[in-house]
Amino acid sequence: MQKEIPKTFESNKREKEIYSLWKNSGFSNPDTMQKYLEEKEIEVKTSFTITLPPPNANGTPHLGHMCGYAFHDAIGRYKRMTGHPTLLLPGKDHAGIQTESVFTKLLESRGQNKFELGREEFYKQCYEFCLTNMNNAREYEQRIGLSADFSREFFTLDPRLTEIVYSTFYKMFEEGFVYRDKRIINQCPNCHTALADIDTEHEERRGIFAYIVYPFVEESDRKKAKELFGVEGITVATTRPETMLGDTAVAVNPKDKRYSQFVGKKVVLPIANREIPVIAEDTTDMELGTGALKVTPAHSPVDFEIGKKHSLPIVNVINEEGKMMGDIPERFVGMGTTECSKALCKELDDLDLLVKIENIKHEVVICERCKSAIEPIISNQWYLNVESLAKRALEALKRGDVSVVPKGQQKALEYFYENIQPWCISRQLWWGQRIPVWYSGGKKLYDWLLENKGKNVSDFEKEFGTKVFGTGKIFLGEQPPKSESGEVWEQETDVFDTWFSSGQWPYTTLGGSDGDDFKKYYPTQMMIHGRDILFWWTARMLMFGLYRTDQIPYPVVMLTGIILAPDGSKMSKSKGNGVEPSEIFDKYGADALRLWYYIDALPGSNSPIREEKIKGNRNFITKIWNASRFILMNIDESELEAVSKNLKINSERIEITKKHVKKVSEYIEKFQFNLGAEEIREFFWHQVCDVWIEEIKSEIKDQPVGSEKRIDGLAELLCILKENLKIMHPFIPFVTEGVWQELVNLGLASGVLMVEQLF
RNA sequence: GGACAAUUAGCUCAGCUGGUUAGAGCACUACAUUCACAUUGUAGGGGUCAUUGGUUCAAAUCCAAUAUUGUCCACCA
Repeated sequence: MQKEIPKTFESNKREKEIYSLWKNSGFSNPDTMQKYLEEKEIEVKTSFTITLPPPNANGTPHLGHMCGYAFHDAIGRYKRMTGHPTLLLPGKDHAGIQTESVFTKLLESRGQNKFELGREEFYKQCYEFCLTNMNNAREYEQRIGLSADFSREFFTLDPRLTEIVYSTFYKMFEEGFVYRDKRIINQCPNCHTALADIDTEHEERRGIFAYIVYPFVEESDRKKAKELFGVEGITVATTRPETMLGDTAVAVNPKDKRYSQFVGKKVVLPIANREIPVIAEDTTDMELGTGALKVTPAHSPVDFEIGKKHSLPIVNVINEEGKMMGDIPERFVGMGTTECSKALCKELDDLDLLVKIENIKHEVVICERCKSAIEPIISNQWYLNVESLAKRALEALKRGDVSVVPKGQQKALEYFYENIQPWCISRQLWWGQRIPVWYSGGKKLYDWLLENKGKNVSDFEKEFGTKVFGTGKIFLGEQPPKSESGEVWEQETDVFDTWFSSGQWPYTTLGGSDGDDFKKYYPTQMMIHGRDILFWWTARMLMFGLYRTDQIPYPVVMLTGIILAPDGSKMSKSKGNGVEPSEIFDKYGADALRLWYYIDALPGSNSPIREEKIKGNRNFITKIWNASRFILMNIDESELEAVSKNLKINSERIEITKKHVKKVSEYIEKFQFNLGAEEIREFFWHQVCDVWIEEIKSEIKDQPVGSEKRIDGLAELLCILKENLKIMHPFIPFVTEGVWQELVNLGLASGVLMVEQLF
């Protein structure tokens, strides 16, 4: 009997020690790993790289984040154990709008607001806020056992990374992919920024459907209308009465017999008292409402298109904050949209122009982050024309250069590429990478000149009655160019959409195409992330990767399952049904949680977290520990040397073990982690423990200490144990390394299990 | 409105390119055991593999339709 070994694997205590052991070994660094292989004269295979998905730096990691890492780590460890210098490159994401929103709320709770702080101070404080979260996140990553190379960790706002992001922007501008444009955008009145289409959601909400009469200008038309419709005008139906102040036409379907005689006639826009035409537009739905559509090009994407087609004027009546403004009666200026809607309905009713109001449910576009209703407004923004980039990515997908697991999601991605629209990449935020552009004479001038082709600076001065100091040109760079003779350069205030930088993650973190790491470790080998960000992230990474490096950044993207609350609903902070990762770690240990992920959180599945199952896995961890303990305790001190020298590897049991290792390896190679995890569990528990240990136990029971039979039996067991520890290690690294180190203490093994090579 | 996926034991799911009595974990039942095992072992119960057709010597597995559920996409005022 050797020294006492605890009866269970004390995960809380041991996991930290073991992680430090790995950290100190340096083998998470692929360069160190390579040296090790060379020294040991093990064939060095191709490098294996994954740039890990960076968690948002604005909060605490949850079980879903952990899940992806469990998979990354398993494959990474397996690769390391099969001769590949392996780089798991970690990072953290500044998560633009989301972090700005979280931090702004935090400021508000302290009775501050961002404008008081000013841009620079806000940025500084937000950075500090993120630092805390990042340290926290890193702790969790290490707790799940992630064998990442933290010496290479990146933050998406790291200047080294930003430099590459900027160079992409410059290149795209020169090549005409990036441009400024004035069009209708999704404005979030709460976040005070423009959003890309993809950053919005649809939700059914209750609303009103108001029927409003727009009287005809001509007396004769009024008469005809009175006869036909019972009112002296054309009745339109709308869910947003407040936008009527910006109406510039009424559209009817040319096939609609009710209205055909009125096409080309004019109606008076009530309250605003403007005359607007009735136009024929074949996209107008005759069945909906009254079949007559009020057209507000400035505040509805559909109407914007109609307006373009019919060259209608654009009248802005709602500003960036969702307040009424512009060329409207004074009493409405500054009102919120709902307030204005009510006020208008009241006035219309008094004028007898409000036919009725129906209460309806309809789809509303909302902000993905704060769930506020989106305000479509006309605005100047930076756009990225992604059409040709998407085409290239789509071709790569179709050729099979890159594939998505599960397969069904690949089709969704293809569809996304096929229907892609220009991407609005500017955000009116402070938290992010400031778009590196300078405007000579001001941004307003630049936009005005773009809009008014053929006009020049003096036309602008005449129009606005101001003097301009500049040429209306722009300059791309982080610092303004030298001013000549009083020229004033105005810096762009907008920042990039967060996905513009995270979309470049795989090569920016490797130092860009000139980086040493890039040359060694790009393209990467795979990507694993949640289904929810497929279009935001992988879609962009493929496009950027092909654009900047002419290579796909990784050939496989695997989407993890979604972890649900115990009752099967989505975990959410607001519902308070989330499960804290630390709770699970404390109770059952990282290995038990990992096993559960491999088996239950498969691509395409939705798994409610089940403590009983994690507990079952914990029992398996205990089983491994005790089986090992039993073997070790059976080796008498006087037998240690003999056993360690007598590792015979020719027995039926060893042959079966070899086959087992091969089988599990194949599962891992095919990303069938569930089958792999089940296999190691089944084999170790029911083959090694229940059968072999029992057999050998009785074989050596009556043998004297030091006898050949004992030594042979124990040596065989030890050999089986070691090979099993190795193949189990990618899945459950802590307990296997823990046992390994016990072996090391007794002189029965050496080094760290993490870099032991599989059969 | 469109796309995609799922539908297998009480629960969560495996079951790859079709082949004898359909599997795992957890839960459940009985017995054994404190032998390394904050337990474990042995044995067991439980499924007409959503429905209906079709292909086939043979289908949970392939095809079609139907139903239900879920996810995503979508400008219907």
